[in-house]
Amino acid sequence: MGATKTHIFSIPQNELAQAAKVLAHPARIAILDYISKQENCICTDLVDVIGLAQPTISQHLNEIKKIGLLKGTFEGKNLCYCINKEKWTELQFFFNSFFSNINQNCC
Amino acid sequence: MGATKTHIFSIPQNELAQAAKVLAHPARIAILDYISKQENCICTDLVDVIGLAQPTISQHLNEIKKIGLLKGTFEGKNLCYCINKEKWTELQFFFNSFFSNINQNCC
DNA sequence: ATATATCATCGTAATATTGCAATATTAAAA
DNA sequence: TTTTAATATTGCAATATTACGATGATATAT
Repeated sequence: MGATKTHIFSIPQNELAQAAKVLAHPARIAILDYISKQENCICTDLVDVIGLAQPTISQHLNEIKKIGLLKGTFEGKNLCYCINKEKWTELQFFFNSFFSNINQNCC
Repeated sequence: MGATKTHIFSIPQNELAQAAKVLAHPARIAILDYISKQENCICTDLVDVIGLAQPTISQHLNEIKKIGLLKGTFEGKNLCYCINKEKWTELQFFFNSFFSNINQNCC
């Protein structure tokens, strides 16, 4: 008990839920908001911008990275990354498909 | 510690995160998938369709109701509800705006 | 009125998420 | 090589979520 019963749902359902989970925290929305509005790659200063402790930001960034929404170099002292536009567009498409799939006029 | 620091983020950021949270579980995606594909209102049988216990479905439905994604009659033996198309479209617009807001070519 | 069917609520166990202090790692600078 | 600056990892406490059995409420059917 307690854990999500992933296996009883379809792959697309799980994938969309997974993507939504990444967006399901205001810090991650704020991070994505900020990065996507930059002209160039992001190198540091997210901690100041967002206002959470460095380990917390690091964790949130990791969640975003895990689904492939960021690309760049993730090694060394100064990271340098930005939005992975391909994945970004893919997610946009997934969400839009989900919302477009409506077929009723009732109640 | 432990609780999301809602107050340090903007209203739109919190609202989008809140909406995403509702979509962040495959059961709720499955429920919305199912309801949105019906021709008419839904009256019962979600428990069989999804495959989770009745109280669990009830909880998930409640999460969906809380952000206004369902409308209909929620009293009596046989409920009768369907997607709230206005809210549905609004969310579609919110997500789409978020994803459209991208401004970079780098890395 | 009583039984039945259906959904909601309560209580609780299991698991996941959030947040941060402390510490480790890493690469460039001095 | 030793600092230094920046990010990652670890460990843990607080909180939230998920799931379901038991029970309660409600409306229809008998």
